[in-house]
Amino acid sequence: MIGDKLSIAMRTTDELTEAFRASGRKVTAQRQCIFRVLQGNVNHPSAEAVYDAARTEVETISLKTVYQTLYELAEMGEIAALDLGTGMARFDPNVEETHHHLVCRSCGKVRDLTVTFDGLSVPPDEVQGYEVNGAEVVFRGLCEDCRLPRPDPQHPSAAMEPAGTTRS
Amino acid sequence: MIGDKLSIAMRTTDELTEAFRASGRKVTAQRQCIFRVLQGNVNHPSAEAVYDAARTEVETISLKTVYQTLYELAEMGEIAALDLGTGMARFDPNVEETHHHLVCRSCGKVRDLTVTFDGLSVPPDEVQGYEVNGAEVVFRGLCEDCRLPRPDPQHPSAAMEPAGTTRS
DNA sequence: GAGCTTATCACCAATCATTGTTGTTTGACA
DNA sequence: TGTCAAACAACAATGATTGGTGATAAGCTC
Ligand SMILES: [Mn+2]
Ligand SMILES: [Mn+2]
Ligand SMILES: [Zn+2]
Ligand SMILES: [Zn+2]
Repeated sequence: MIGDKLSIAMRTTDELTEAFRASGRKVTAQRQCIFRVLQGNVNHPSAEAVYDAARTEVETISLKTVYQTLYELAEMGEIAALDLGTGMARFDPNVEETHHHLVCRSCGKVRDLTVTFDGLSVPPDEVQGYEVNGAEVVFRGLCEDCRLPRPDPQHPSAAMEPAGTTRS
Repeated sequence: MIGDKLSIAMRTTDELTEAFRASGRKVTAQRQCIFRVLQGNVNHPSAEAVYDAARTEVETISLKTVYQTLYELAEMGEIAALDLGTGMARFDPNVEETHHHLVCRSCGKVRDLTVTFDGLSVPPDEVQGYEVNGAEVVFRGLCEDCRLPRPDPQHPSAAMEPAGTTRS
């Protein structure tokens, strides 16, 4: 039950393992650890955030390995690498469900918006020879934590809460 | 070269000069040069691109000064600093006309889309405590130059192209 | 216009996310 | 088990951007 809905649109670690082997890649403990960190993760973690989570399991894993594996997963189409203007790439294991994002200007938290916007295309007279592949909508604002009237908050730290703990 | 329509929605260098003075800032030859580079500039230049253009007039201007001035203009609301995922901030002197962007995945060229999309808002049940301020739509694709299989020798356009025409 | 104050300047070093290098280790397959 | 390229950890380097710092010059008084 935990993570059932969250992982609806993403491969399991076993499937990723198999996909890696099938494409001639080697499956290491480090990579499997990264798969587990990503599975059902709805926080759009940065490479550093994945690194921190992975290190609690595999203490010696290097940040380079994390970057390598994340971008390999992105090349394979198993995750998406997003640039949402927060200063670091964010990684999204949900690639099966086209969706958009709501980004907190203050702490960088990212929320999924599973909405389809109609009429989201480039007007023909504006195309001017471009071959358009896709559109991303990014909503910006302040999250509940960063919005509070009390300017008390320390650095809200886009931390990685364990997937599935927050019920919605 | 600089047309009426291009500068329709941006301040003149004289207006920027006045705005700087009025806010207690000093107006230097370097800053005025940057104002001129920006005026009517529809290329969404990076700081480096502004730097290169400015240096043809003021050879000794420093890149730091360019960054400083650009972000001061952005703070004053006279230009916009955009992160469009091209690896560098892009600066847009058009701040009066809300519009969206079409970005070339290959060369990073940015084209304005002066379209208003209806229904571009966060569904109430998805807001979840966020205070939403705005939405940006970024279309991605390939521009005419980057799309052609055969290289067209007739478009130097030395503005924002990736340097280093790799031959041999 | 001369002097004063302080913003701005050019130059240089540092930061931060990310990528390159290298020599060693390890997974996959025979 | 041996072979060997792939992957690893450690570390150096990159590229965009930002932080000092002493010198310069804008915008004031007088
Ligand atoms: Mn997402
Ligand atoms: Mn624009
Ligand atoms: Zn926030
Ligand atoms: Zn292009």
